[in-house]
Amino acid sequence: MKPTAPSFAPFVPVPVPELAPLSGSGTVPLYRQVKRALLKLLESGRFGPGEALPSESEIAQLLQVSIGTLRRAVDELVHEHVLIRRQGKGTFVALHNDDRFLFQFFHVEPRSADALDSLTQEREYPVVDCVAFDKARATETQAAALRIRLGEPVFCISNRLSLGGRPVVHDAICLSALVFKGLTEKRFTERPSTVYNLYQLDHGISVLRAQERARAAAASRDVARILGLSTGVPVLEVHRIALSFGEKPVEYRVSTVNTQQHDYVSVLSTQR
Amino acid sequence: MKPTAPSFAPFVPVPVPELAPLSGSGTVPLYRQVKRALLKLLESGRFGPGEALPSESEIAQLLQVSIGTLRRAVDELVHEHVLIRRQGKGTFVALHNDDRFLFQFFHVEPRSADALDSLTQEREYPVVDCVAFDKARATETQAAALRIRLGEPVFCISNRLSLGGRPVVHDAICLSALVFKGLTEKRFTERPSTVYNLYQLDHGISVLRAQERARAAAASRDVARILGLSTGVPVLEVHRIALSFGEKPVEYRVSTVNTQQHDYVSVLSTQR
DNA sequence: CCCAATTTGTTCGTATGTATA
DNA sequence: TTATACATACGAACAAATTGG
Repeated sequence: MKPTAPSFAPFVPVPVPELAPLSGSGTVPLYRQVKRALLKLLESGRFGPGEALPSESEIAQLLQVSIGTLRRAVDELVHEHVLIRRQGKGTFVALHNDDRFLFQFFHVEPRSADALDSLTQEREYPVVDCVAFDKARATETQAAALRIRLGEPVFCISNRLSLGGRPVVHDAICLSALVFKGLTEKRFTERPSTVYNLYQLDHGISVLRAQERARAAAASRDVARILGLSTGVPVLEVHRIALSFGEKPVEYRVSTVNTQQHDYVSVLSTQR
Repeated sequence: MKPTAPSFAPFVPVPVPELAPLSGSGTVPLYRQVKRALLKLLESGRFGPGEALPSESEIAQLLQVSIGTLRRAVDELVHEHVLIRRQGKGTFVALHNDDRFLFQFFHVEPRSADALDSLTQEREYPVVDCVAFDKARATETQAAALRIRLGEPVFCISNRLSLGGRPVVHDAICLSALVFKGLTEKRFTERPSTVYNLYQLDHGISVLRAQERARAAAASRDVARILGLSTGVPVLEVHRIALSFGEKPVEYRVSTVNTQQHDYVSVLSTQR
């Protein structure tokens, strides 16, 4: 049931004080100002992942812009998967619980005969085993990646990912314990979907993009054991920093991939 | 000087028979049909890279759609960097001669202290030396990647890329000699800009996206020598297939990266 | 099953601003 | 200055999906 306005105030159906008429500079287009206002609203947490925003006509009225201008701003946010529109229902803060979003950040797949078929092929889900879940203090590298202070409390999680029944990837995940307050091993391992979906549901944190740096390395003793490899074998090492609203780093992850039978796949495009 | 219509035919300023009123199915939105019509027009080569399209109002009239609908279609193509709009001038087939496009497909940069600064940092241009330029017959792998027949003539080009005066990447590039008819070593090595710009200018081929598969490997003897490494050192091997209009593969490239001092960097996003 | 209200999706058109030649 | 072309902003009308009665 959608909350309806009381009869004595028929024109203020959903009070959203954050959405006040814009007082923009004039040089930047109105629809950009609207977009920034919406982003600020989302960054504030006033509407969490999965929640519905007021209707387009309502927001347009609150911001004192035309419906077309509002739609243009929302269009861009929908394109960036920050918002999701559903015809007949409304506009929602995007929930990244889709297959598409799993594979947005999981790029390992079997080496294939046809080099181009990853563009069309159905992909396999990795099976995840949690090898370790510890609370620790941030190292220099971790602190720099997460932009926190040296020694701040962090969760360090070690996962083994298998494809076709064989271990292929080792993930070392590092999270600020201050940001992910209340996270437990039980909750982490028993999550219903991906970790990024868990971040959204339990902590209201949306991962919007990530930076990755890949390099070849010789397998360390520890990782080699977890992946069933000999120490020193060439492996692919991927360092990822995941970013949320306002470019805030929220996760630092080092993935080590056994690329003897698998590849790390990405699709580049001239977009963006 | 823009060609103007003769006085006896004032309403047909630029004859473009490819742009006829649409006879779409009805279930797919009009602006998508317009987009496909424009893509087909570009795929046909009727307008080459850098050329101006008829004005928006003209195209809208030819296709019998409103200017707003046409703009929506063009918006998407501009987003995908297929077209470029310049206010006051016109709409042009995108020319990928920008820095941005170089780095769209060149992802190697020095390992940095601050893990996040590749998002803001200025990047260094690689210095390219052509090690070899040969005409050969397509191997099984090359033929599969380029979707041509085994043994068809191909150009095989070997490049060494240096950053900070030291060789870091080896590129083995394979092109169909039938598609890149008339390509010469001289023209290839003396190109004014990137190879993808050369493909556009000399052959009218726009690379719109690419698929890459990365893996760790032990450096081969040949590549190790070119990069100044010891044989067997772990290196990053990136297999790229570059695609043009209609998903046509036009280039197959194997890059080998010395990742001792450098990383292969990419930015993922929830977009697309 | 149908109807009505709500919400987004598509298409059209107009007016005005800004950059270019 | 003028004409052309794209950029922005507004709004109307109708279609399609959803929900609840």
